[in-house]
This record gives sequence, C-alpha cells and structure tokens, in this order.
Amino acid sequence: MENYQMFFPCSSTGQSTYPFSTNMGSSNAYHNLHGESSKGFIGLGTENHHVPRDEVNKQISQRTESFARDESDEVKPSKKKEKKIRKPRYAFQTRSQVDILDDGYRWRKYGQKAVKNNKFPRSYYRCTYQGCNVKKQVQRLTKDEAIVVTTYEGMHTHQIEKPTDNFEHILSQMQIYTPF
DNA sequence: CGAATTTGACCCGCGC
DNA sequence: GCGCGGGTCAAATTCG
Repeated sequence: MENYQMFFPCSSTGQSTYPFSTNMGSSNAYHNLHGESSKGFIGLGTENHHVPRDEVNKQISQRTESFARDESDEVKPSKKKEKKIRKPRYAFQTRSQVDILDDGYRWRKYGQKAVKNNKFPRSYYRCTYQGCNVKKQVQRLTKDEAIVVTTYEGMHTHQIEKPTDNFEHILSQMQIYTPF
C-alpha cells in the first residue's frame, strides 16, 4: 500500500518487467512468462515446478461446520469423493519489487503463512466482490527474491471495479485466454 | 464508523 | 496415530 507508487516505475526505477505497467512494458512481462513456463497462464497452474517439494497441488479443503458461509458454497462436504474437485489454478511468475500486483480487482487479505522452503511468507487474498469467490496467493521465491509468483484460483463473475484504462483492456484479454 | 489488514489459532490431508 | 505443512477463520487492530 505504501509502495503503491512503485508500481509505476516509469520514472524512477528505470525499466522493469512489471506485468501491467505501461503499454510497452507489459509485453516484456508477458514474454517473460511465456519463456519461463512455456505456456504462460494458458496452461494449468499445477506446473509449479519451480518450487521444490511443492504441495500446492493439494485440493482445496472445505470447511464443514460453516453455518452461515456466504450464499452458496460450491462444494458440499461429507460426500463427493468420486472425483477431486480441485479447481484449476493459474500461476504467474513476474519479476516485481512489490508483492501486490494490482490487476484491477479489489482484494482482501485473509491470511499469511510462512512457506517451508521459503523465507518469505505467502499471502492469501480473496476478491471482495459479493458472490465472487476468486482467490489468489502471492509468494516470493527465496531463490530469487525478485520473482513473485501469483497464483489465481477461480474466475471472476463480475467486471473490474477499477477502470484503470489500460489495465482493463489487458484484463479482458486475460479472461478470454482462460480455458473456462 | 465502516472496511481492510494483521495475526494467532484452528482445521485438514498426508506422510511417517 | 501423530506430527508437519499448508490453508482459512475470526477477533483485534489499523486505516481511510
């Protein structure tokens, strides 16, 4: 939050491969993604081969005793064991100095945990739109602390709240790319 | 004053 | 069965 301005390094920090910064800069970031994981976010997010002994592929556990959870929890507990309900997750790998990549949506942080082989904590965010259960987690690599891995989970069911001109355009394209 | 963040506790799946 | 590691909740606190 306090470093919000650093998100636009056009003037001070010189060029950086920020994901959504400027028109020209954005292409750099996309190429970076494309080169790293060879499919970008188009492929399934479960190819986090970067992290050793990653157990991030585990399915999402559901709470049982949540009485007044929000209107509709998608999966009901105590049944449904034939197939794993693991939602697809999309991992981005960006080179950024800040963890909070503002993609135009409004996120509320709901947790932070330390990862075993990482000295940086992982932050959990959730979309604050009513009825939108999209989650994301942001993690920084110990190996290269300039790399920030952002993992999205789910799809937004609404429009972007923040019409930051160029961002909206990029985001709309991202939605088209996702295999939903 | 309401919304967002912080932070420790709790829960759950899995490996030993 | 227990411990570990990761994910989420929720009360307290801070921020706008």
